[in-house]
Amino acid sequence: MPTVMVQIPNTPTSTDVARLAGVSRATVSYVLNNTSAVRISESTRRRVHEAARELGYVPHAAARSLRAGHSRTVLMPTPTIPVGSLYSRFLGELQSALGGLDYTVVQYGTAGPRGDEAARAWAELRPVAVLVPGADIGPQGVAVLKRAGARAVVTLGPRRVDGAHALLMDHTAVGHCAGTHLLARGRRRIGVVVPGEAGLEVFSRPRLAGVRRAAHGTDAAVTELPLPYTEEAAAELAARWPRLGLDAVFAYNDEYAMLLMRALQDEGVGVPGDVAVVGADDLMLGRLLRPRLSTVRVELPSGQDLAELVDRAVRDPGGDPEVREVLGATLVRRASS
Amino acid sequence: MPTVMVQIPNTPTSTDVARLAGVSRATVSYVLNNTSAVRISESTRRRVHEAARELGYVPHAAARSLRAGHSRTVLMPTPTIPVGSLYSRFLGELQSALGGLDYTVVQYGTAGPRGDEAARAWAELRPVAVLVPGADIGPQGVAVLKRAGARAVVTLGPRRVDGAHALLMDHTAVGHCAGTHLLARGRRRIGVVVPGEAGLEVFSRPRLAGVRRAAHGTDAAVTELPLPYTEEAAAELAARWPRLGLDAVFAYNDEYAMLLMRALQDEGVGVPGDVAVVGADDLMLGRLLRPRLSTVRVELPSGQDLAELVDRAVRDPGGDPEVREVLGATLVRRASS
DNA sequence: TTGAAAGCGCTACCAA
DNA sequence: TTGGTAGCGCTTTCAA
Repeated sequence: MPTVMVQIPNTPTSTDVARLAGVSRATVSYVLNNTSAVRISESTRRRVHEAARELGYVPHAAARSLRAGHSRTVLMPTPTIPVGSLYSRFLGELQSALGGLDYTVVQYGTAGPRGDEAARAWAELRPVAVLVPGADIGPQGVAVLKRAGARAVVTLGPRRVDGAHALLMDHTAVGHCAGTHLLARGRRRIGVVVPGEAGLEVFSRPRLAGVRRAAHGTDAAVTELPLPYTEEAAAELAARWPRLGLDAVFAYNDEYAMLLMRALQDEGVGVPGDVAVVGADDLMLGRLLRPRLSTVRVELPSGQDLAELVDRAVRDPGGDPEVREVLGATLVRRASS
Repeated sequence: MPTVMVQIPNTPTSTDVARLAGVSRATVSYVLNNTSAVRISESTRRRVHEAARELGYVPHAAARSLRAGHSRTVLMPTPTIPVGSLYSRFLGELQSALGGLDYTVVQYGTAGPRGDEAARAWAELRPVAVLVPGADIGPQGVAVLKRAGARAVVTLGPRRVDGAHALLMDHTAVGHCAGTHLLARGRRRIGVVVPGEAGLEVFSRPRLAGVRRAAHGTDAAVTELPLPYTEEAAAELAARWPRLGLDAVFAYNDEYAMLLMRALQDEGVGVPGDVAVVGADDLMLGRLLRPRLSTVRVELPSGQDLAELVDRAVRDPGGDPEVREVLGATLVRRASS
C-alpha cells in the first residue's frame, strides 16, 4: 500500500524561487527588487519572475527590514476614545497621503498598556515614525521610541511633549468661540453640557475651560452640566431647568445640544427666547431640528500637511521639533442663539 | 585639539545588554523571556534586568518572529468605506478581546492596491490571521495569505469566499425587515432612499434588494430614490414628492430618513399620515425629531465571539471554514410608521 | 552576468 | 547554571 505524502505547503522563500529558476538567491533578489546597480539578462529575469509567480512567492517584510536596518512603517496607535467623523476623514486622508510618499501606515490596537508603557510595545515594531493621538505619552516614551530607531514622533493632542513634534489641537478654542458668541448675544448665565460618559474628558474639559476663559473678567457665570447621552437624563435635566436660572447653554457637541434642546422644548422652555443653545462640530443633525442649531465648526489640518511634516521629520531627524497649532474654530450662527 | 566624539545613540541589542551584564546573549534571552526550561540565578537575573533597563533595551519584534517562524499578529485591513458607530464599537471590542487572547491587532491602511493585489501586501507581514471587512478579496487572495502562513482568514461581509471563514452580514435582512413592516401597515407604494454618495453601495444595494424581496409576490411597488446627503437635495426630492405617488419610504439609515422627513414636513407632507417613514441603525437622532422615527435596529456579534472564532481557527487551521450569519435586524416601531 | 557568503537581532539546542 | 552557535529570510559586497 503506497504511502500518501501530504504536501504541507511550506511558505516559499527566495531560496525556493532560486532553486526553481536555477539561479542563486542573490540573483532572485536583484531581479525582484529591480536593482539598478546590476544588470541581469532578460532571459534570467523572465525565469525568476516565472518561478516566483508559480510558487506564489511573497517576500518576508520582517526579514527584509531586519536586513535593511530600518522600515518605512509609520505607526499610529488607534485612539481609545471614539472620535468624530471629521477625525476619521482626516485619518483617511493622512493614510493615503503617507501611502503616496511610500510609507506603510499601520494602526496598532491600544488594548493593554497605556502611556510610556505602551511606547515600549510600539518600539518593538521599530517604526520609522509614530503618530500619537491624544497626549498618551511622556518624554520617557518618546525617548524609548527614538532609541528604537523612530526618526519622528508626532503627537496630535492638547499639549506638546518634549522631544516630539506636536500638532496642537487646543479644544479650549472651541469653547472660547462659543462663549464669546453667547456673551456678545447678551447672555450672562451660561451652562456648559459635559458628557456623562467616561472617556470624552480629553475633549470636554478643554471645551468647558474655553467657555470659562471667555467669561473671565466679565460678569457672566459658567455652570457645568453633566449629561449622559440618554433621553431620560435630558428630560431630567430639563425638568429642573427653571431652578438653574440659565439663559444660555453650550453643549459638548451637536448631538448633546440637540438632545437637550429637544428636552427643553418638550418642557416648554423657549429656544432661543428663554435660552440660547450652541453646539459644536457642525453635524447635519443640527439643521434638522427647529430652530436650527448654532454650532462651532471645527477644522483640522489636511492629511497631506501632516504627511509632509512626517516626511520632513524622517529625512531630518536632527531638526528642531515642529510645534503647530492646527485646530480652527469658527462659529456658525443659525437660529438657536 | 581633542576630537569631539558625538555618540550616535545606536539602538541597543541583546548583545549590548549581554556585554553590560557580563553574560552571554543566550542568558539575556532566557532572563527577559522568563524561559521556564532554564533556571537562572537570582543575581544574574537582576544584573540582566538592570542592564536592559539602563540601556533602554526593547526587543526587536521582527527579529523575534523571524526566528520563531510565526507571529501573533492579527491583521485587519481598515475598511475603505466609512462605517457606522456600531461597527466601530464592534472593532473596539474585538481588539481588546483578541488582546486578551495574546494576539496583537494591527490595522493596515488600504490606500493603494485592492482585492487580491492587496492580499500580497498583507501577506508580506506574515500575519497569523487576517480579518477582511467587506468582500474585497477573492479565493486567490485567500490562497496567497495561507501560503504566507496565515492560519486563518475571516471575511466580514456580504458573501463567503472559498477557503476563508465567513461572518456573513447580509444587509438584505435590514431591508426585508423594513419592507415587511411597511406592508403589514398596509402600505403599497414604497420608496427606498439610496445614498447619492459613492462608496456606500455595499450596504445600500442589499438593503434595497431586501425591500424588493419583501414586496415580491405582493401587489406592492418599490421605487429607488437616490439622495445625496444635503438639505438642498432633500428639499428637491420633497418638492416632487406628490408626483411620485408613494405612501411609504424606507431610508438607507436614520440620518437619510431624518433628512428626508424634515424636508417632507417642510413641504406639507404628513408623516405618517401621507407617508410612513422607516430608517435604520437606531440612532439617537431618530428619537429627537417628531414624529419619532421607526427604525431597523441592526445587531452585530460580540467582539468576544469573533475573537474566539479566530483563536479556534488559528489553533486548528485544518478545520472546515466556519460560515455564520451574524447580522440581526429587528424593527423598532415608533411614531413615523 | 552570476554566485558565495556575511550578517541584521533573536531564540533554542546542545555542551560544558 | 551558563555559553557557544546555528539559522530564521533577506540584501549586498566582493570575487569569479
